[in-house]
Amino acid sequence: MSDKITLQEEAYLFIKSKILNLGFKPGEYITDLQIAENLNISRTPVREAFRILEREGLLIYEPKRGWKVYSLTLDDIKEIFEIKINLEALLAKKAAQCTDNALRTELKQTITAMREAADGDDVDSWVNLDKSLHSLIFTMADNHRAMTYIENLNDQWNRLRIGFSARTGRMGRSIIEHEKLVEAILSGDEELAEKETVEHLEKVRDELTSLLINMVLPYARDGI
Amino acid sequence: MSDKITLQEEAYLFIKSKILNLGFKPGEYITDLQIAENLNISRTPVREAFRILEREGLLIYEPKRGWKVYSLTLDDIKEIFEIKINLEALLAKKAAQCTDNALRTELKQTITAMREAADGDDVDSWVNLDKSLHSLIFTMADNHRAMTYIENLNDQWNRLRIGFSARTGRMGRSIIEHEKLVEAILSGDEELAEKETVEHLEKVRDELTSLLINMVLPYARDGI
DNA sequence: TGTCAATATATTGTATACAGATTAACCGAT
DNA sequence: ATCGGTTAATCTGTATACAATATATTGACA
Repeated sequence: MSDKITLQEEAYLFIKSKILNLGFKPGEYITDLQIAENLNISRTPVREAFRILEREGLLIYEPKRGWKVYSLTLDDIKEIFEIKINLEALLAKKAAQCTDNALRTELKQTITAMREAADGDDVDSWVNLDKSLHSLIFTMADNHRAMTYIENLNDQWNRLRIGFSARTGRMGRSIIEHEKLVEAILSGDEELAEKETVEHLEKVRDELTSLLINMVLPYARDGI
Repeated sequence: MSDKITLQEEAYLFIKSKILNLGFKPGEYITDLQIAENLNISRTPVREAFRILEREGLLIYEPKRGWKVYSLTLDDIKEIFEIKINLEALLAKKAAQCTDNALRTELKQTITAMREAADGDDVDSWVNLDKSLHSLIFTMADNHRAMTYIENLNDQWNRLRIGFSARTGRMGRSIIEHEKLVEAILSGDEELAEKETVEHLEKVRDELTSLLINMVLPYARDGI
């Protein structure tokens, strides 16, 4: 009944969603007052939200200049994917050790549904199922902190996908990679699960990197 | 000349150091007013510090109850070391690829000094050199984000060492493990560097875990 | 003495106030 | 028009104010 959300949380969610959806662009400066007026609240909760977003790497405070939406460099992408690949590989390996039958069944069902979405070119379903699949794998891997780190890393770069239609064409190839990963996990083959994860994510990284180099960076005035 | 530190930073550093040194104990509740009065400042900067420390996993906010110093469970230790081992192994591997001669020389000098400190039973020097060594390896590994994650993970559990003298006796064995790691890095043997790191950290984890189970948890009323 | 309501106290979330510093706007002199 | 400098507008950091809620205290009554 009551939406017991604090104004601090509201500000946090508002700013975060703006940044992730490019409503606030990389390199753009924002002020607490601007957000506060926008949301019809005071500066106090906004400033607390700023601190959190700074810790998440989405905002950066430049002394004497103000709060800036963090803009990524190619080195950042390298760092982010290096960690992401390592952690996701770890979690894939651990998921392969999971014996919880309910989770294993759910995983099986999800990959089947993804196959259908891919065959039917249903991008929206695909995106949702993809989220479910990964959160399932994370649950099976049973390391909540690692999952949080990975989600945070994704928040840092995912907006790059919005600028151009990176999804186009990927779904078809991606389903095969996902199927191979799920198969490896369900068969309990840790090493294979790890390997599939690494290979998949390296492909994502490489595609992203070359797209950035060729199509985004040449036109990006305010960073990415 | 000017200590251009903001009161928010002062509060952050104060609370963090208190938590890390067990001045604020795990499970203890603290209020913004209490900190503010302690430092003779207002609540506003303290609240911002709270938000940051929450994101770092040192404080946790319990709705309707207040801010509590996070207290670890054995599962937390498991999670933390799983990630720590994974990331440090990655960095060791990358450090082994480093060709920067200045850094390599510094590494060599540091491990030599550590050997001397170990032989001379100079614990203070050892602790400092150990810090230098790891920060050197992190520099060689060239992934600043990963280093930050590792440091944050360490902040989460290191206070456990304070309660009991976990260092006792470890220095002698530890120097050998460190020497083997440095040798692997300098020889450029990625796989070995990774292996030494994992084995070393697994030992640390196991010692810590058994100490906790046997000597700390039985007497810990307010968590660890 | 134990229970419960009534009241006081503390604590949080949020708004507002205000000083210091920075940036932008203006304006007259060259 | 350009420069230097003065003033005005912003923005940040911090303090304080205040309402709502939760916790603790008190005390009257069974």
